[in-house]
Amino acid sequence: MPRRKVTLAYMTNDSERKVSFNKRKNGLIKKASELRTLCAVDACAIIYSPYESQPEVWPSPEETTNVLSRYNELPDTKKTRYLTNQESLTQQRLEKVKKELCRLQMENKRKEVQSFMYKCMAGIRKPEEFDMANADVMRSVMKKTASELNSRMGKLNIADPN
Amino acid sequence: MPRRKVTLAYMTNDSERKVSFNKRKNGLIKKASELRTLCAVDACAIIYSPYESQPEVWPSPEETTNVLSRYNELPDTKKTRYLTNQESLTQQRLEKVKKELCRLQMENKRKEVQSFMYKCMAGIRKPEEFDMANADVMRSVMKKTASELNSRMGKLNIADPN
DNA sequence: GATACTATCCTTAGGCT
DNA sequence: TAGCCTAAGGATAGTAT
Repeated sequence: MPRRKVTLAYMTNDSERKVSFNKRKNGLIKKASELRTLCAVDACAIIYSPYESQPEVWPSPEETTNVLSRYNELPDTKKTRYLTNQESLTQQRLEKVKKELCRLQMENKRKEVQSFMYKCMAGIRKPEEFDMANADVMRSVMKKTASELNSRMGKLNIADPN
Repeated sequence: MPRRKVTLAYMTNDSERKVSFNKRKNGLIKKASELRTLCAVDACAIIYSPYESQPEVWPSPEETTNVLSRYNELPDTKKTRYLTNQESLTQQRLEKVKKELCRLQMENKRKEVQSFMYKCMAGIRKPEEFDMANADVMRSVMKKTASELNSRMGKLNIADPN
């Protein structure tokens, strides 16, 4: 019997917590990504994972740093920045947003493909296999990837953003 | 009857977008909050709202600042911080840490390969090229990737961490 | 222990007030 | 415009592989 109602409390079972963490972390990032795309807003998230030495950062570390620096500058420029943004929010801004949207869709597209490729590679899991990572192994991955691309192309297509 | 299927694109209708933004912003913060509670992890989020002068910050601005400063310090203190956290643990635990490091190196290696593959794909940059992304285009990318893997294998190898 | 699956719960788009 | 409502769609806890 699947899922029971969520009890909002620390999950004491280690393995269950780990699985849940990864699921929810991915879900969170997806939601944040959707918010960005749907509403064209700036947002970033930092999640410290107990299972990695580095925190999970979204979107890219570079972009996160940008958002953070903006946040750090806030106390001084808060008001000014807002008014400026409001002014340009008219038609001029619309063009920018549209371009950004196009770019984001393109980016999402690439990430989807990248994600797929990564999953293909994930077949190589065990250290002993991966250590001997040689041209043959990698080529087989490429081959597998290429063969699967055909059946995936439909799903990978996105609508024309106009 | 409610329509539902989410089309992942900028919502051009202002009022709909505003409603959606607020709903989703709250949903995002709720999800983040759940992740914090369920898994006891540190996380923060910054969302720039087009409807407020200040960005939405979660959890509290103070706590966010703490998380951010940790993130900003990362490059210098990454290792130290990690070891400090393990201070109270016994020798037994140190073995675990070593294994974890080994796993992380392995993971980094995989990510390096992934990153390389991504770069290969980045050749497809222009929208008009990418929109027509079809099996032929993708296959050519695969081909290029495979051919370049040979010359990269040396760089991709890492030492056995033992 | 990681992944895949799926029944169930949760989120939220659209309708309505 | 802002809330409330409801059901479709999406996220995910538990289970199986």
